[in-house]
Amino acid sequence: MIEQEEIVHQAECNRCLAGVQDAMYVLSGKWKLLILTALRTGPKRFKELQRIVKGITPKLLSKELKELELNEFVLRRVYASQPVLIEYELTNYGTSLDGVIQLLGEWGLNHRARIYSHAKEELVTDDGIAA
Amino acid sequence: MIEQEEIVHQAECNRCLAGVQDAMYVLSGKWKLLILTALRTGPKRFKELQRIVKGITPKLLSKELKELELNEFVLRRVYASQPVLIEYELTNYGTSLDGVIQLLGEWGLNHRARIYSHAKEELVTDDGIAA
DNA sequence: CGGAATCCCAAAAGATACTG
DNA sequence: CAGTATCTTTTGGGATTCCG
Repeated sequence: MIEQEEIVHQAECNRCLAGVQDAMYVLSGKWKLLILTALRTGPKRFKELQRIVKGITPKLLSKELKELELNEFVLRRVYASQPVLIEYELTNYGTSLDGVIQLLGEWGLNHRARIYSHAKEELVTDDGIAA
Repeated sequence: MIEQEEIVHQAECNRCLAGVQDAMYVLSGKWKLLILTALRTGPKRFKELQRIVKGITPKLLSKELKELELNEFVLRRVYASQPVLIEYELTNYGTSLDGVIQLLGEWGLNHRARIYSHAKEELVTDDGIAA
């Protein structure tokens, strides 16, 4: 590789580093991406989200939803029925994360599969017993 | 959309949710992705990484690198020179995250641009609430 | 139902200093 | 250079209770 190319490559990766940093700033914590993922199938109510995103407490869910609202990823919609119905849905901008989520999800599934196959190998080679 | 399609869509999104969860499990914390991003330009030494990934303390960098090693994303290579030279590099498997990192980085840059332009707008048109 | 308020703990992360 | 060690602070997050 000639030096010019190397320099360009470095510069582009610096941009990428900054970009990753920016992205992680708004997506920090272990819940936000999961909530956004859950909302990809359509609007959801508070309790629904709590069920889908297993393990999250109402306090955290509330907090995360507020932050997602502030960043304009999520819209909180209030219907004046009795009793009041509240739904959270992805904004248009929120869907701009679709590609990232999709790709990350696929990578995660592959990773899990890889872990499993490694675990099996160890089971076999260690004591000759397979599951 | 007919119901069959809807069911399929739901199922696929559940898989995606699980995938995202798996991915976040190994990429948790705010440093791992940055370190991996930094290593995309080639092997780096400890101090180099500390300089590139701004703000990380040696303690954290050390800890994160160990975890990345355990997950086989990163290889720690020791050269028996004087003094000993140590370099960290992406494994083959580590590069499997390239797509994700690239996409996330691009999204982050766009997001930052969006934030900036919004800030400007507010400065200019300091009127009511936006939709 | 859709949260808010409070209390509390453990883990994460920062600062600083030190070592081979 | 390549980390450890130690200490302190901050944050994340669980449990529980309560409110409209």
